[in-house]
Amino acid sequence: MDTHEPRWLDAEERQTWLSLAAMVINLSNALDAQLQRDAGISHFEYQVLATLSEANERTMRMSDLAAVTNGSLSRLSHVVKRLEKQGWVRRTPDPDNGRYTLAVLTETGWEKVVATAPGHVEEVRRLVLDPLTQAHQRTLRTIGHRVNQAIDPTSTCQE
Amino acid sequence: MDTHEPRWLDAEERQTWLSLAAMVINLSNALDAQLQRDAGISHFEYQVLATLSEANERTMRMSDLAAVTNGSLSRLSHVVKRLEKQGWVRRTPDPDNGRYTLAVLTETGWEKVVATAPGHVEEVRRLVLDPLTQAHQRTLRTIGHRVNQAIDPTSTCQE
DNA sequence: CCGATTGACTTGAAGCGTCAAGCGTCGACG
DNA sequence: CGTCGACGCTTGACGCTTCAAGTCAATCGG
Repeated sequence: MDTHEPRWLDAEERQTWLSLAAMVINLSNALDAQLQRDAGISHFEYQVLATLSEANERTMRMSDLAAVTNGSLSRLSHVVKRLEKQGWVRRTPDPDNGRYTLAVLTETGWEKVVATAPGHVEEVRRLVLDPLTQAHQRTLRTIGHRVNQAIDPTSTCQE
Repeated sequence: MDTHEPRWLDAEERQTWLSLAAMVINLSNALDAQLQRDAGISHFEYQVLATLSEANERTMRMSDLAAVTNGSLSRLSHVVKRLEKQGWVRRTPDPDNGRYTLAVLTETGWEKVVATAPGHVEEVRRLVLDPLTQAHQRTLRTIGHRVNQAIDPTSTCQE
């Protein structure tokens, strides 16, 4: 598409990029592995359950849930179907507006989150927070903010 | 498993984690999308082709290639089969040791990399390097190094 | 030498995510 | 009111990754 001569990466930029790329891959794998091993669920399934557990009435619209968990609506629909089969989530049409579907965390689902969260938090702490100084963490927030803005300027500044 | 009371995340730690988690997801998606759109290949396929293009004789053992690209041998095997079908890679047993398989980038594969790399580098630059200061980049290398070490202490320090 | 073992890789089936198409509901407009 | 479009969600087919089992080559032990 772009016929301009590309600005190639110098050694340091290259190193920055390799370091980040490896971290992205390794982190995904490590967190998925921990959750799969200790709770038998994927990282995305955990995000869905955890997000619901913190929501008002432990209830959210499917579309809002998809937005918060960074997933497509279709993916969420499949995942919630599985979670429903496990008895962790229940689906019901929104009484206020029949187009919406509400996902509700069941009592069993709540217990699953309570049982799973500590181990997951501990792993996040061990892999990400503990190895970094306060200053690193502050910079990392800035970096995350800037990169996320570059990827999607319309996204909330929380991300 | 661990019955100790977990150390929950405070607001800043939480923010650090959310920021990183979102960046991880968004970056994967954005880079996959760019490569799919402009070159019709996945990020992993690109990594394989790019890694081969820089290797001695444009040739590597499957197992080394899998290690460098952070993928399982099985995954690599499937992917290389697809790349072979496209004519970008050729497989041949290692003449020195029949247990190894060598993956060789063909001339057509080289041309594919040459055509694809500039756009990809430009996207990495746009999403990651340009939004960050030199100091951010330096800190990001450190962060990547420390996190990768925490995940896998045996990995090379390059990652 | 020859059988057993290990290591490198491949294969096929099963599971998950994506894409495109479809369904049902709501709101607007005539 | 009736219909039409838009929206929220679901579904099924397809492609990719993974997992477990299998193949083949090299090496080790007797």
